[in-house]
Amino acid sequence: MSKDEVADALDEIGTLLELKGENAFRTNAYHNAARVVQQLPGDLKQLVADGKLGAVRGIGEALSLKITTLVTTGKLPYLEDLRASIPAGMVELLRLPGLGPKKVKALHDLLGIDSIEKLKAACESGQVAKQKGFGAKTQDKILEGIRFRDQVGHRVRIDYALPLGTALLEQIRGFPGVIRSELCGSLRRRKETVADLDILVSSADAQPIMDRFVKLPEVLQVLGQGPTKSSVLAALHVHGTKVTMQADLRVVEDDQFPFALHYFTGSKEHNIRMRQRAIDRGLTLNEYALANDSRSVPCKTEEDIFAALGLPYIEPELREDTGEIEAGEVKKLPALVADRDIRGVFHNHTTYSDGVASLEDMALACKKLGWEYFGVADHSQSLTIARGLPPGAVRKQWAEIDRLNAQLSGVRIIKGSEVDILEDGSLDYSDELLAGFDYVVASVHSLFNMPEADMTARVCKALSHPAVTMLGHATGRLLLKREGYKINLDEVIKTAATFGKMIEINAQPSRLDLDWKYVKQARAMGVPIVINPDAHSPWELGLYTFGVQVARRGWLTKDDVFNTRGLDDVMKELARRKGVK
DNA sequence: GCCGTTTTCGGCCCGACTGTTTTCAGTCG
Repeated sequence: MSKDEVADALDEIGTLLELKGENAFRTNAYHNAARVVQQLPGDLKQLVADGKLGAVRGIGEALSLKITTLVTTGKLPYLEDLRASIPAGMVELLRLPGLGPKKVKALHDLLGIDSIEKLKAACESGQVAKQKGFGAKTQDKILEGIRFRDQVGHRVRIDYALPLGTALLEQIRGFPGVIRSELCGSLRRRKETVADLDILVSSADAQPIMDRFVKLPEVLQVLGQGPTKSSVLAALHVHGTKVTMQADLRVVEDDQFPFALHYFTGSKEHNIRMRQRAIDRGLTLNEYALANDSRSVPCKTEEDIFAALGLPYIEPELREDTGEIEAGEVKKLPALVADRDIRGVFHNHTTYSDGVASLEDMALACKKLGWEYFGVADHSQSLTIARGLPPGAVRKQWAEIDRLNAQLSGVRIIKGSEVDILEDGSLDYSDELLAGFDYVVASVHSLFNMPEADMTARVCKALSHPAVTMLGHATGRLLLKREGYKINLDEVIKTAATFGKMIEINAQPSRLDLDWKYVKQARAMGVPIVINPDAHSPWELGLYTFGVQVARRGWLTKDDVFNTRGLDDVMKELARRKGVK
């Protein structure tokens, strides 16, 4: 069982125990352990085999036993018994806004409700409003929630969430009385998907700002409105898709702004650690202040808060409690790579395969972005659905590249290919043809359903090929749509390190693959990362910024990213690699 | 269920808002 699968199982135990009315600290221990397991570096099986699980913070004796059973047998009788004792529909009820474990349990105990259908019927007949602790408003809210359930509570990709958040923020910035304002939450931490929007404003007078906020044209529905906090459902059309999200606005006094900014940026886990740090220093940190009964530490910015707690500034992307506090203590935080560091890209397509723009137009678009090189990597021959290039077309493309490079100034086209990794791990072109490219991106585009061990062997074999420069989209995942194929990434990263290969961060917001957690692992093993937009049009070249965000979440510095190097350096390195096994 | 310079018990982050209450429990982030 993989880390993610074990984490899912532990999360499920936590949720099921909540529905049984278990102590919240006990259920939280399961949810916490799920997170810990998911972010554990290295191979979980190995850790279990070495008996080192119990040494991990957050995993004690009982959880260690359960995880060991999960990893070694692939199942857990304790979880199966729990599942059998709780109707599956109850878990689904938890997703309705306003319904938590206590209310769902009460509905089940009092009215026998164990599905959305039964709950809907009970609300419509007025039964729910008659129960103790429930009322007419709760009943209406539940019905509303059932009506909206397909739109609300789902995560949204960052490329959709960001335009909606920005549209709201820009309007709020125009309200009279707004002093400072920012998008917080996971959006500020640049997570690949976002559940809701957190907007923070400082002002001396909150009420008029609230009144204006709930009347913005994007607002579909007001979910709640208090003196300092309002929640709405807001919608915007982004690239032809209607994006609907919950947006929460908080208004604080301006001297509270840095504390609130830090607090609402999260993550929750990072905040808990920071609060603990404050407690250790005899202070309390909350969204309004860093203080105790006798004194208050004034902070004008987030930097001041970190400094007051003995830490350098920690970038929002790092605030996940995955070691940033420890690294900060010893001044070992990375200077994160930024958009401006990128000087070219390697994985892109043109009209030769499934792109929509010519070689020249793509190269000129790169030049416009201030880049020195455009690496073209059209699909290889087997991928007929994407008009993969037969060898003759490859040679024709090379001739055109040579011609263009002679004409163009300020940007250089580099000859590459996105070569399919075939079923047996061999590559989709002959070694002779492969030798003619400056670099090769190797990617899987077929047979996604192979068993994990076979897929891992397939990709690792491809990585051992001397012509391969980098691995493309490592798991093939499509965020919120399709899980990646089953593959042991620990093994893949290790193999990349062994053969001196690079791994791509595919910057398409639908992929963002390699996932940031593994980016961090690749960095630790010295595997260079390449940020590639996988652009099929000039416009898509701009998507590289989402890849930079993943790189930042993965702790990468400029030096860890290959395409921060200049053209001469890149060409020299590619030539060197071609001669190296 | 985890954890320990209060180490085998008793804490575990904490505030805003809502709805149902008449002083507070539940939910959410």
